[in-house]
Order: sequence, then structure tokens, then C-alpha cells
Amino acid sequence: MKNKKSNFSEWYTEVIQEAELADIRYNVKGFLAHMPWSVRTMKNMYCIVERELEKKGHEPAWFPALIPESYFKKEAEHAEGFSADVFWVTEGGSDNTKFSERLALRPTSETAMYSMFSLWIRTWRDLPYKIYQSCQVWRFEGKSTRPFIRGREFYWTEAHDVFETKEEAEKQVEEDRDTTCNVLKEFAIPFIFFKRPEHDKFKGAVSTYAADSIMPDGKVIQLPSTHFLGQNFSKAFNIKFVDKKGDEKHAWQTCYGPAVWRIFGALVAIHGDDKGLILPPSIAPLVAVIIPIYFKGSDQKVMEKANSIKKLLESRCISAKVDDRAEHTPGWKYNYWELKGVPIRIEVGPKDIEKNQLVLVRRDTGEKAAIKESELVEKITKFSEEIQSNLAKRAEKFFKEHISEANDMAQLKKLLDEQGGLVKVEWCGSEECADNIKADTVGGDIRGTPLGKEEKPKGKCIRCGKKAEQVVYVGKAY
RNA sequence: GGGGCUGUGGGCUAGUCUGGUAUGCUCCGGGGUUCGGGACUCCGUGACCUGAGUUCAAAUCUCAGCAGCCCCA
Repeated sequence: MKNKKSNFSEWYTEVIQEAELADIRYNVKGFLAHMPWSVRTMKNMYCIVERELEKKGHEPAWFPALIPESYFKKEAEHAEGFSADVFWVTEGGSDNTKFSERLALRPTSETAMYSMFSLWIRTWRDLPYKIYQSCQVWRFEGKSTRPFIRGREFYWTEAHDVFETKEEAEKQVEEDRDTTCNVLKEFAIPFIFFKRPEHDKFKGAVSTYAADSIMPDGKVIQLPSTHFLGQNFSKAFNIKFVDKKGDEKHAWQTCYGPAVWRIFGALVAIHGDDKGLILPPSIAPLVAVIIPIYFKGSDQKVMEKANSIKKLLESRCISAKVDDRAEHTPGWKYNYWELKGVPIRIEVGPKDIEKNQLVLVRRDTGEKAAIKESELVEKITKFSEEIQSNLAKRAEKFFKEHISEANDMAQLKKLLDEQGGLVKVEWCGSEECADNIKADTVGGDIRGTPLGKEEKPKGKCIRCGKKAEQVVYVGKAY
């Protein structure tokens, strides 16, 4: 395995292939064949995301993948913003009948859902209306694609909420931040939740907020984003309700898009090491893998013990598997499961059976412990918690080490070049300065101001020297 | 968006400059010995990205396409 620190790009590509997460040989740009190990992990991640959304009053729904061009174009800014990103379906059937109207392969589902919302939402009693769907979306990305980071097809969840008042919709943004916080915590991924600057909003939104984390190469990665849509779409799609006084009003809307596919990419990158993946126990398809060690004559005893351990763990809802493949040696299996990122390995051999003990090995630290068989469940639970918190701690440490502060352009450029991450600066708020900062630093974007933790600027804009209006963070993003 | 590099059995790779017989490792299938940190050995199957061109002859040269990787914007 390549070295993650010195050669992140190649390490990442290698781990995707070696850990059998995805196969890039499908030969359509930006599309992947997803393999069981990553899908199992992402399904667990989806569970956490969906549970959190449902806890907060969202109902599941499924909408079509095809959107008629006329729907797609209803909100002008949205249509304009996404126009370069759409795959169009134009014909079908054996005689290639052209459709009367082009159909967009959804790049996001606002325009699919809101055409229905206008029929479904009639009165204040229908509100708030909160639904979500987990689905694939397609975007004709021009930038270079990377597995789980930027694809022309990706897997996400999108929540769409409709309210009576502006205040309720604005409050939803905070709820979405809370959801992001709870979800990313389960994945042990640190982040800052930013309010994006005006020039970097979701097309069609009034304001955009997004969680940014930092990858091992110092690049910033956008994770869930949430958008206050105001009445832009409700006006375009005629989503109206009759309020308690009998007046007809346009609704207020938000949408929220946590992309499990991309979060998985960040998780692989952030937690992995030179042996491969390290999965947080909260989402690992297996928390423990049992490696039986046997020689001729004692096979049966060892296998019986291994299987009884598996049964015991499963009875306590701890996912476990016995790797009983006869064709591989124990050493080979150690490496195999380390590559896959299973948090805990349990070794059972004849010597252990004699001593009534088991050997546990932690994936994150490599630490080995001989434990009494009677303490197994207790120790596994303890190790899981420790691994979970250790991964979070490690990630947090790296994240904090990559947040810095600059007072002038030279310093900003130096920090971005040398360590990347997020650099705090003061900014006048003009798009011109943002563009200049990006040009001067070769790619440094203004990611925004942390929501709920806005700081008062004390000095001048780092670029133009005029009075600063905001304290913002700059980073080079994926 | 721009530039560079690459495409050879399932995976990795030699061969490409200088056109002619495709190398090795690994995986896979079978046999035997092994098994507490990627075992050993014997046998076997299996490949030149696609299309066009040049040529007696193309993995090799030319052009186009597709895909991937890297760097820059």
C-alpha cells in the first residue's frame, strides 16, 4: 500500500481497489461499479442519516429520475445554474422515437418534487411538509472525477421541506445543521458548518450553508449542504396554501442534501492508514472478525470455539464473522481484514483454548490484548467505544492542525500551499476580492462564515485593504 | 477549462525508441506439504483498449475515439 501522507492521491485510488470498495473499470466516465463492502458500509450510513431525518419529522418518498425540461426550467436561476450539468434523455424504443420534450436525468430533485408539491399542498394544515428521498443523481461533471468524491453519478439523500413562514424555514437550516452534526459525529468526521458567500450559493437559493471537512492532502471537501430557498421555487412552481385567515400565500422552502457517497469517500480518506481502511464501529459491516488458528488435530475444537463466539456476539447485536477459509493462513487473514478496516480482530488458537482466553487486536492502534473468555462481550463493547472515540479524536486533531489564520496575502498563500486546510481571514465581502484571492492563491475559495459563530472583523480586507465586513475561511476545495 | 502521461492474460508488469517468436510476478483451477503476521512446491487455463491508416508483416509507427492517472486553472 502506498503512503497516505506523502502520496494521498495514489493511496486513495489504491485503497478503493484493494479494499474492494468499487471497480473503476466500468468504462463510462464518472460511473462506478460498487462492491459489497462499500455498499454494506454505505447502507449503514444511510440508516443513520434516514433515522435522523425521520426523527425530525421527515417522511420518505420516491420521485422519478426523469424530469421534463419544462419543469426543469421553471425556476430560471436554478435551470441556468444546472444547465451545463444535465444528462438529457431524448429518445426511446426500437425505432428511436424522439420525445416531444427532452427529459433531464435528475441532477437534483427540486423541480421533480415541487411540481407535485403544488398539487399536494393546499392549506396551512398540510404544513410543515417534510419529505426526503435517498437516490442516485447524475451530473455531467466537467471536472475530473474521482471515486466517491466527484462522480457523474452519485448516491445521496435529499430532504425537501415546506413551511408557512420565513421564520420556520430559517429555523430548518439550524435543524439541518444539528442533523449534520449528529450524523457526522457517528462517522467521526470533523467539520465546520459555513454560511456560503453570496457568489457561491446553490442555484435558485436565497442562502446556502454547508459543512466542510479537510482531506489528508489539505484540500477542503464539502459534505452536507442545506439551502434556504425563500419563495423562489414556491413562486415558480405555484406552491400555495390557504392560511388560517383564509388568505392564499406562497410557501417558504428549504432543501438539504447529505451525500452518503461523498461522505464515505471522506471517511475512507480521513480514517484510513497505510494498511488500508479503518471503519468506525458505528458503521462497519463487521465490528469483529474471528480468525481461527488451527493445526492438524485441533481444528475441531478451535472451530467450535470460534463459532460459539460468533453466536454469542450476534446474540448481543455485535456483528461478527468467522473467517474459516482453509486456503489462507492466519497471517494472510490479518492483512486482509486490516485492509478492509474491520475494527476488532479476535484470534482463537489452541493455546488460547487451553488458557480460557482470547486475543483481541484493535485496528486503529494495532494494540493486542489477551482477555478472559468470560469478558469478551464487555471488552468488545469497550474497545468499540474506544476505537470510535479515538478515530474522532485523531480526525479532530488533524482538522484543528489544519485551521490557521492569515493577516496578509503572502501568508495566506504560504499557508494554503504548505498545509492547505482552512485559513481564517478578514474580507470586504466583494466578489471581486473573492475572485482575486482565488487567482492569487491558485484556487483558494472563500468557504464562508461559520453559522452561529460569526466573528466581528476588526481590520481590513486581506485583499483590497478596505474595511473588512466578515471573518471568513479560505480553502482549496475538491 | 488547459496540459502531460498511460492503456499488454482477472490484477501488476517486461517488450514499444530500433516493426517479425509476448517476459516475469500475482490471481484463478487441480495435486501435495503447510498454518500464532501476507507459506512452499508441482501441473494447468488465460492478454496486446476500440476503429482506421502505413506495411510483406503492427503490442510496437500514424490518426481518431473511448477510458484511466497526474499536474495546472
